[in-house]
Amino acid sequence: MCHPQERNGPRLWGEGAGKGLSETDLTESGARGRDARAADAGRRDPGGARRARVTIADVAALAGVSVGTASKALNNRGKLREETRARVAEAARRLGFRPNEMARSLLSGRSFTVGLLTTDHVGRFSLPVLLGAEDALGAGEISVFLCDTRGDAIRERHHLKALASRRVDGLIVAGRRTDPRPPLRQFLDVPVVYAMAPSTSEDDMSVAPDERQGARDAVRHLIAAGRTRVAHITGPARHHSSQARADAFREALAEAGLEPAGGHVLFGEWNEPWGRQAVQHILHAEPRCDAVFCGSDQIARGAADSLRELGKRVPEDIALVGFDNWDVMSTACRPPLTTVDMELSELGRAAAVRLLEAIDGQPRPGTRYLPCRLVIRDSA
Amino acid sequence: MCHPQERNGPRLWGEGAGKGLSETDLTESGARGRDARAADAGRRDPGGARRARVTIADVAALAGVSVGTASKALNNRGKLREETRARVAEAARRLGFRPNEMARSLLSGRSFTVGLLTTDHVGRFSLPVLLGAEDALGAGEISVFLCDTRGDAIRERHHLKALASRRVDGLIVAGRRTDPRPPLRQFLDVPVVYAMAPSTSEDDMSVAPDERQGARDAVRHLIAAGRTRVAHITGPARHHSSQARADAFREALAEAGLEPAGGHVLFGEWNEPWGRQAVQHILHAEPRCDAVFCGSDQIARGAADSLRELGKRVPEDIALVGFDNWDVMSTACRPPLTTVDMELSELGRAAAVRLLEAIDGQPRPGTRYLPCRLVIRDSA
DNA sequence: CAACTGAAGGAAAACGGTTGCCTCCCTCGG
DNA sequence: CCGAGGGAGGCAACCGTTTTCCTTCAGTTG
Repeated sequence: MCHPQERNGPRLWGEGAGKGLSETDLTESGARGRDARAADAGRRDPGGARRARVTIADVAALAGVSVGTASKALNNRGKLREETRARVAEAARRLGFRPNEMARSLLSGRSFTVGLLTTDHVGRFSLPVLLGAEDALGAGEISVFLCDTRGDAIRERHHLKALASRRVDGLIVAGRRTDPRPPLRQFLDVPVVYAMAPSTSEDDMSVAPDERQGARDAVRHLIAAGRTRVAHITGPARHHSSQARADAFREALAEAGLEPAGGHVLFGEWNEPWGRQAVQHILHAEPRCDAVFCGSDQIARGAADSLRELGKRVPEDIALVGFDNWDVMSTACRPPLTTVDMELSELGRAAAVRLLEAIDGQPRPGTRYLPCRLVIRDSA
Repeated sequence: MCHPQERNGPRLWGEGAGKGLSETDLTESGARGRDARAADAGRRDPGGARRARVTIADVAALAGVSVGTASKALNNRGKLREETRARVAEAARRLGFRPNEMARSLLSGRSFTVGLLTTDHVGRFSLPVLLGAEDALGAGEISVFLCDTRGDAIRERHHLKALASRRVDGLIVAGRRTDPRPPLRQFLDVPVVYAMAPSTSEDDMSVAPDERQGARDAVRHLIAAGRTRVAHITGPARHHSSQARADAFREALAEAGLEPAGGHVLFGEWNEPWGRQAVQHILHAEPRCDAVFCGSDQIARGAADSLRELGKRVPEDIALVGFDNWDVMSTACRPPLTTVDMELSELGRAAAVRLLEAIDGQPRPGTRYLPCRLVIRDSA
C-alpha cells in the first residue's frame, strides 16, 4: 500500500553495523566471522561447501535494527514504524533469509512436522494414501517424514524413535491392506491416525475405505442391468477385504431376492491366474451365469482373458466388474473394466485432516469409512 | 496459472509378498514426568495440551548432576566416573528421555535430514528409487522429508522453500523418466543428487540406470540363443529411454552382423495396445521374424497376447524380451517374461550414498550409470 | 519546566542441548 | 608443608528465534 519512496536506501541504512555489507559478503562467509569460536570449534568444513546460512542477525545488521526488532518486523508483531518493517523486509529479501524452522520449533514447542509410517510395505495401495496425506499436510505448511518399515519390526522401532527425537506433532500410520490392526504402543505422546488399516481400538482415530458400500454399488449396478446369475471371485478368505466385499455381495443379491451364481463365493488369490481359473469353475458350475463381480482388477482381467478365450463376449454374454480401479489393469483390459475406486488419495487427505484437527486439540476418535466410487467403463 | 489437478488413477508399482508384522513392545519407559522439577518450573501450559516432554534437565535432576554432566554421560564425552555415567543412563531410561534432535541440530549446524523431491510424479519408477534412498539414509540415522511436486512448479517452489527453512543437509531429486533435466536453480546451498533423471550439467551429481547396457544384454541374449531376425518395439521417439535402448539394440545387432527385423525400430507408446498393434506390423513386414525386444514389459505383454492370438508360440516361434521387470506384467504374462531390471532400489541407495559423501565433504560430480540386470524367465 | 504519555525499538530470557574451560579436591613427590 | 598433576564435574556460552519487559525519546499538558 504505502510505499515510502526510499529508492536510494540500502547504503544509508545501519550506521556502523550495516556499512559495507553486500550480498556477496554475507553469502560467502563474512557474516559469521565476528565469532572466533566458530573457526576452531566444530563446524568442520573440509569439502569447501560453504556453510554460511544467513540468520536473522544478518538481516537485522543490514537493516540497522536489533534482532528482536527484525523478528517483529518479519512477523508483523509489536509496534514498529511502517518504514522500519519495509527496511527489514527488504534486507531479508536481499539476503535470501529463511527463518530456521528448528529454532522456532524449539521455542514454540511445535515442529510442524508429522511422520508417515507404513506398517508393512509401501505399495500400490498405500502409496496413494501417503501422497494424498502429503499433499494435504504440505498445504498446511507441515512437512512430512517418510518412514518405510518394510514390515520389519526393527525398522518400525527405529523409525518411531527417530520420530520421537524429531518431535513430530503427529503420526499417520498407513497399511497396505484393510485388515484392522492392533494399535501402536503409545510410545510417543502425539496424535496418531490410522489410514487404510484401521486400529482395532475405537479410542484411536482411523480412516478406511467403505468397501462394503463399494461392493454393494457394484452388485446393484449389475442387477440394475438385468443380470440375475451373478458370481463373485475374490482373494484369500483370510483377508478382511475379501470378507467385507463378499458380505456386501451376498447382501446386495439377497436384497434383490437372488442367490450367488454357482452357490457360493470363490475365494482364492488376488491375481490373474486365479481369475482365469475361477471363471472356468464358475462356467462349469453355473453355465447360465451372466455376470461376475471380481474382488480385484487383476482377477477381473484374468477373468476377461479367460472368457474371451472361451468364446464368451463381455459384456454381452457376461458382465464383469472389478475392484481397485488400478488403471494399468482396468484400462488395459479388453474390454476396459467397470470397477470400484477406493479413492485412496482422498483417504490420505482425510487422514491428514483428522490428524490436523487432533493436533489442534479437537480429536475425533473412531473409525471413519470413506465412500468408494463405481467407475463405469465397458465391461458392465 | 491453470492447475491441472487431474488426479487420474494410480499407476503404481506392484507389490511383493509382505511378511507378517509382529507388534513388539516399543516402550520400556513406564515413567514420565513424575519428576518434581517439571511441576514447579514455570512451563506454561495454556489450553490443556500437556506438553511435558522430558528434557535433559529432568534427567540431570533425577541423577543428581548438572545438565552438562548429563549430556557428557549420555554421549560418552568428558571425564566422568563410570558410576556417574551409569546413574545418568539409568535416569534417562526411567524417564524415557529422547534428546530433542532440533536442539542438537541448532548447535551442530547439521539437521541430519534430507529432502526427497520428485519432479514430476511419484509413480512406478520413482517410488522404488525413493524407497531405496530412504532405506539407505535411515540406516545412517538420517530422516527423510517426502516432497511430491506432482509436476507442478508452484509445489516445487513451495517444497524447496520449506526444505531450506528446515535446513536439510542435502537433497535427492528423483525423476520418473530418464530424460536429462536442467539443474534445479541453486536455491538452497546444500548438495543435490539427481536420481533417475540426471542433470544436464556434469558439475552436478547424478545417478541413472545404464539402459544401454541393459538393452545390449537383452539383445545379446537373443542372439546367443540363435535368433537372427530381431525386431524392436518401444515407446515414443521423444523419450530418452526409447532412444538409448534403440541405439543399444542397433549396436548389439551390428556387432553380430545383423539388421533390425522389419528394417527399423518401431516407436509408439509404452502400453499394451501398442505392443499388440506393433506385433502385427512386424509380422507383416518380416514374416520370418524370430525375436522381439520390447522397450517395456507392458509392450511385451501386449505383444505376447497378440502373438498367442495369431498362433505363434513364445518362445519357440518367437522369443520375447521386455524391459522394467515390473512384476505385475512380467510374471502375469503368458509365458512369464524375460526382461531387464533397472534395479531402481539400488539406484536410490546409490544416490543416497553419493549424497552422504557429498555432505561429508567428498562430492563426486558427474553422472554415474548403474548396471541393469537381465532377468531370465520363459519368454526368451 | 516538570510530569505524563505513547510510540518505537532495544535487551535479555527463554527453548533444549553440547562443549570448552574452570574449579574443586585428592594424591603424590620433594 | 608446598606445589604439581590429574580426575570429576560444574558453569556458562552458544546455536537462531520469539517474546516479554524496559528504556528512550519526542510530544503534550499543567
